[in-house]
Amino acid sequence: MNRRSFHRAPEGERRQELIEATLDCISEFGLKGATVRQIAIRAGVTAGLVRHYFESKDQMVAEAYRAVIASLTEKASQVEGDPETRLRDFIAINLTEPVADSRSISLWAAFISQVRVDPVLSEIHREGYLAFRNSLQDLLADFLAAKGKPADAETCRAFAIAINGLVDGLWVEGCLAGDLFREGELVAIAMSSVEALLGTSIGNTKQ
Amino acid sequence: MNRRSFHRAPEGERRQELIEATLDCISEFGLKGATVRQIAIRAGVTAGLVRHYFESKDQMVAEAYRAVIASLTEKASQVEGDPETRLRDFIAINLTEPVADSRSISLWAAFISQVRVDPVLSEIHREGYLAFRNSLQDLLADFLAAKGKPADAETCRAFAIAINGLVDGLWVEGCLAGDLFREGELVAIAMSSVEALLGTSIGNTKQ
DNA sequence: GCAGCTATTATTCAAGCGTATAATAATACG
DNA sequence: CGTATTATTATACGCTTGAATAATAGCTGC
Repeated sequence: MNRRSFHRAPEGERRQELIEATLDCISEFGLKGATVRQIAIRAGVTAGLVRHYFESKDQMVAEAYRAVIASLTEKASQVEGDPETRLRDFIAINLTEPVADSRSISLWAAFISQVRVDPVLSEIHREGYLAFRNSLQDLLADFLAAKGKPADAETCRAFAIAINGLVDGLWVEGCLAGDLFREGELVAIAMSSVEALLGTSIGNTKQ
Repeated sequence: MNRRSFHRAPEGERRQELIEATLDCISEFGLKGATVRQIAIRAGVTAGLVRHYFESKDQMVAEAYRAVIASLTEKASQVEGDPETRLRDFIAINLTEPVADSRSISLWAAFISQVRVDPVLSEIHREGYLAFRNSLQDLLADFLAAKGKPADAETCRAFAIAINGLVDGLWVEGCLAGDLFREGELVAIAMSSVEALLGTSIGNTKQ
């Protein structure tokens, strides 16, 4: 009776593989289908290894949630260029792949549904949401200032809430039923909606 | 050793109690915490009874999802009065309790996270979403016509997508972190945003 | 090339899961 | 008031779960 041969991976790498496998399983089978054994199979290891890298399954799931938030926010936060370009890119990035796809929203929803249940996840969520909205608010402040429009904190706050809501809402719609929209339709609707909200052109959408 | 005494409930009533208990458990403990035993405790019966009313736990959960969608859509669909009033009420209803609260979004998210996994839930979701957006689109058509604005199908479709996204997004924000907003702030932002989008006043927000 | 360290596998365990079945209490009806 | 019906309880079963433990294979440094 001989054992499987295996590869000894460096710590960071294996941890990341396990987290990625966790997310794969959650998006495919749901939170309750993401068992330690399924996750291990997906990662190509045995179940026991999970506990070698994480104190518990719950801790691993929490770290996986951090990874999800990071992937949802990092792309949008590293926009560059003049304020107008950054605003356009911010909108486009959030409403096209890879941010907008069915896997993303499955993960997002799975964790959101646990926010009320698990205080740890709740805290992770709040941090991520505030960081996201604040970066949008800063972006809007730059944009309005560049356009010579009033950009006091209260105005920016209201615009940030509205535009964040709009983009999030369209993101959800697109993720859940992308086939109900034409190619580029959501981005186009978002662009013209933001223009209407701000009362300003945000430039050509280079279609 | 004598048994518990119990009350024989009429069929419809008990079914509804079980569905309500299912939703309570999902919102409090998440989908994986909503076990047959927990649900039975919440409903004040024993676990075996579930299978007397439903073919399986999965079937009960699916019916519970139908109930969630109904509760999220019915209030908004029965607005009355002139188009302007209906549009205002539609927005306000969706962004105040009982539609906008943390229990609602927990339930919504729990099911959304399963839409990819379970084709039955997927079908229930799509029906509900389309009905919701179509009723908004009809409402907008009436409103624009009353205002003497162009109300062709394509325009209404784009407005319906945008406003549906805006309201949904604000609903999510408010449900998840209501304490980050002032009383009535989300509704006020939604009202003025919709005015900006449509380029029309929608009347006083009676504050 | 061997000794020691540890990442990994293999196995086991108790608890909890959804479900099936049998006993029984509550009601309806003649 | 007695009897049939069935909604409900009680109990048991097989399976899966997250976790603990022991054995071992793969590296690293000497």
